[in-house]
Amino acid sequence: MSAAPQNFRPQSDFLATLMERGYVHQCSDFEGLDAKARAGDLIAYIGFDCTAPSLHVGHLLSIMILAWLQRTGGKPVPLMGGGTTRVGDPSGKDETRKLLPVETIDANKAAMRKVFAKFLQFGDGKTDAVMPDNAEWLTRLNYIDFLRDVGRHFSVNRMMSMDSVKLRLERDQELSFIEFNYMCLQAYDFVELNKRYGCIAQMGGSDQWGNIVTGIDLGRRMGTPQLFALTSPLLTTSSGAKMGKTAAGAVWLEAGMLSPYDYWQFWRNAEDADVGRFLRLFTFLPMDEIRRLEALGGAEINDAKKILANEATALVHGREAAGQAAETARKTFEEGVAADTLPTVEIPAAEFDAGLGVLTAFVRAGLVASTGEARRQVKGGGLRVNDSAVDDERAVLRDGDLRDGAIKLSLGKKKHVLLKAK
RNA sequence: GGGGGAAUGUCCCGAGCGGCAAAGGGGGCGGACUGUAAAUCCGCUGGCUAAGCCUUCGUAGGUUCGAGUCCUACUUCCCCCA
Repeated sequence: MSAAPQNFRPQSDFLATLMERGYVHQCSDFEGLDAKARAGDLIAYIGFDCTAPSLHVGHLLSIMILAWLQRTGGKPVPLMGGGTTRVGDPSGKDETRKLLPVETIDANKAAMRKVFAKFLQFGDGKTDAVMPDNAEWLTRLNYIDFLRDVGRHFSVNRMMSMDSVKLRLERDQELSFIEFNYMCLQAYDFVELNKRYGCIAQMGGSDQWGNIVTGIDLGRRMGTPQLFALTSPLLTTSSGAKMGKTAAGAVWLEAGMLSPYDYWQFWRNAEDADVGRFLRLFTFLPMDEIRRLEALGGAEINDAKKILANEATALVHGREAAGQAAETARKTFEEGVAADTLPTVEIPAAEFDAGLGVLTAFVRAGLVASTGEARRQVKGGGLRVNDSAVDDERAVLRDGDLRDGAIKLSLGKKKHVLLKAK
């Protein structure tokens, strides 16, 4: 009832694609779900928290699954956790998470919707995506009614046997009541979505398995049709790091929070061992093409990385932005020329006239956090102005340093910013 | 309700006789080597108008020339007994 049986051959485009590309970790009923998908009436959802102001790469896997669902004739339902976010998922355990103001949650929702719109077609058609918010029903729940109508269907015995719960108890770790309830709310979402949209499957990361199955169980007891669970593997890079975390923070999917150029760079810098996997998971390229690319060895794999970066960036920021990012990268890394499309920071002309200290300049460019850090980077030989290393921290930038109206500041080999006078 | 612990550099873990900008990791950043990769080695990892000054060890007071370290109260978390 979890991993795919040996002799299982998916008949539906949906499952076949997902399995071939490595999106599938567990499923409650491969045959059953396959049949639904083949019949063309698969409506499935994935829940998203509204805690962050936008979506980041960590969400991408789920988004891609929804996109494939739509492309193979199903109806995707991204569920906003506007209600559950108000409770706060306690899994982190150390601190009770700050409650977000309702306006913030709404703003987050709006921003997230914009990102979804790039991957999914929304509307009223059969396979058009819809984006409900569980605040619509959760916030109206009355505790007593909920206990009578829904709560009585939860088997505590059963919940106790779930991995997430069992592990905590065995290790003598605290499991709060709210956490126990979080599971119930999520289960209830599933049933509610079935009633409202005829949703029959819930997908999510492998850590969601228990919660999803609890929903299926609740559905059976409350008389829904058979529901299904489908989970995807937890993503890490080959070296074990969590996907999508960089020094600068999360890898956001919105241009205002992370420039398309930096987004392109994120993919370009993928580890060799990840390229094939990422191409399967984060692009729509046909499998033949991917197999050809991942077979490249040695330095040739860089070509595959560029294609990965192009495709992944195009999905989020559009072809044009992707092409521009690629061109900027080509000039910067392969020709060593300052492309005028590099990220740019403007400085009032008056400051140039007065003479701008190098350390300050790097801080203003956002390459370092403080002059102290800039000083240290100078000692380590990490800073360059117009491609020549800074060796004197007292140096001053003047008009004469401008090349075509800009000064190129670099931190290390990969981070460059153009400073322009305004 | 009673008793006992714990909170440290705003990324995390974690040492810290009353002289502390505070050991050691992890992570991150930079350098070398490469292919804008990995692995490996080296350096850095409070702020500033920088041989000086300022701000940091849960919060607020106190003792002291001097407090992360001692005292008091408070907050939060954990453990044991009921």
